[in-house]
Amino acid sequence: MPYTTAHKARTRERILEAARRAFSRVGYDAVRIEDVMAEAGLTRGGFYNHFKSKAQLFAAAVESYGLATPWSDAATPQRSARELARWMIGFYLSDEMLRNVEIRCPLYGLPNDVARAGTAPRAAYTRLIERTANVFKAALGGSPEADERAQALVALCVGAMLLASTTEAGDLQSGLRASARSQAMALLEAA
Amino acid sequence: MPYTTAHKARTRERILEAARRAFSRVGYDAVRIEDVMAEAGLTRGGFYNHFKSKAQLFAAAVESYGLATPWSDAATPQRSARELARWMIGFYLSDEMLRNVEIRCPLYGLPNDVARAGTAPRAAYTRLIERTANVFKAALGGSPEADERAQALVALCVGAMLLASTTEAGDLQSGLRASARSQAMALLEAA
DNA sequence: TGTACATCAGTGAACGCGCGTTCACTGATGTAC
DNA sequence: TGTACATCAGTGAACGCGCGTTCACTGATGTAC
Repeated sequence: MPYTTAHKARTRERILEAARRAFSRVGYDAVRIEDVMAEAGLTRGGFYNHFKSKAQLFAAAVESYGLATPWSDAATPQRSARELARWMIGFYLSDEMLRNVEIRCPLYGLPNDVARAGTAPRAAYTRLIERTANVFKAALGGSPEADERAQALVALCVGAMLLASTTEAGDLQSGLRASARSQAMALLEAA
Repeated sequence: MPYTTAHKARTRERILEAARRAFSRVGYDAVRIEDVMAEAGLTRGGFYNHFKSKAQLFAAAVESYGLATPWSDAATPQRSARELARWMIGFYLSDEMLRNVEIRCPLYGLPNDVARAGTAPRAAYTRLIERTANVFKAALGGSPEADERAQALVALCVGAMLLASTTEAGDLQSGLRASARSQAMALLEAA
């Protein structure tokens, strides 16, 4: 069998990477298979050697988001759970995160597309929410009130970035994030 | 001039209503002009007597959302600002709001589409954020800290509904909203 | 009041573009000998 | 080690569908007389 299976797997991964960036940038409908393939250094037709359809590509992309979220790396250096949570709030609401549309968190970058997609992407999205909430849970301890607070922290961060990303750059855009940051910190420390 | 201008205005309004519902239900791309017109009791071709393009219809729809938000009505009965804010949090995060996809708040129902649309829809979206934040500001008083808290409240409510609407019905979906509700109430009362 | 007329909202067939998908083909590469 | 072969990843032209938009036409309605 010419072309090792490893070769094929690598190509698939390259397509998937390009797809993640593309979906993040412009959303499901506006992504063209041709563009994704070009970004992966390939041409249109070969796509179907790797994925059954555009919908399936989207599902695979959503599932693979967050396997490499920035904060999964950030967890490696030895930090207390509390410090990690603090760092994450700051990073999540940062200018950089807002501006870099290609690596932005899909929780606020793709929710509408995911909501309208099949069950696979939605399940992946749900897992991502849970994973994010767990970072806060770890920092807040295991009480039911802490879990509640952790979920609210996720909603607060995601909501602020969502609103900011839909707004034109300006006072409201940075104000929303600043407000969310300080209220989130307060919520984290009040425990 | 046959057909009064009032007649034409009424037809336009009917199309706009149908469009609001349709966009809310399935998002920008999935809406078909033909369906909107059918829902307004008309046929395809006439659309262009009223709107220049689908993009312009979307802009008009976003701008008209929230002129008739449920809570603009709710404000009429004499209530204290605090009571109104409390009521709004409860209503916003309710099952009913989550389930009724046709009248759901565009802040979490359409952000991605709006973000990718022109400046007119984005400006309209921004105004809607501000209007919502003002309800909370009125309840919290005029200090800078209160304004910050008001913005965080909007982000929290919108974020919770966004995540809930993307998740399959279940524990997480209701948990997120319950968490947001109780943390939002706490944020409101702590003042 | 009744009638002819002009306007333009509304109709529905047709157009045309874009893009997902298919398909016949190519050629790079691993394997068998 | 070298060579023929078989496989299948990758190519790019072509297909076909869906939908936004256009257009020639219809007919309901207000106005002038």
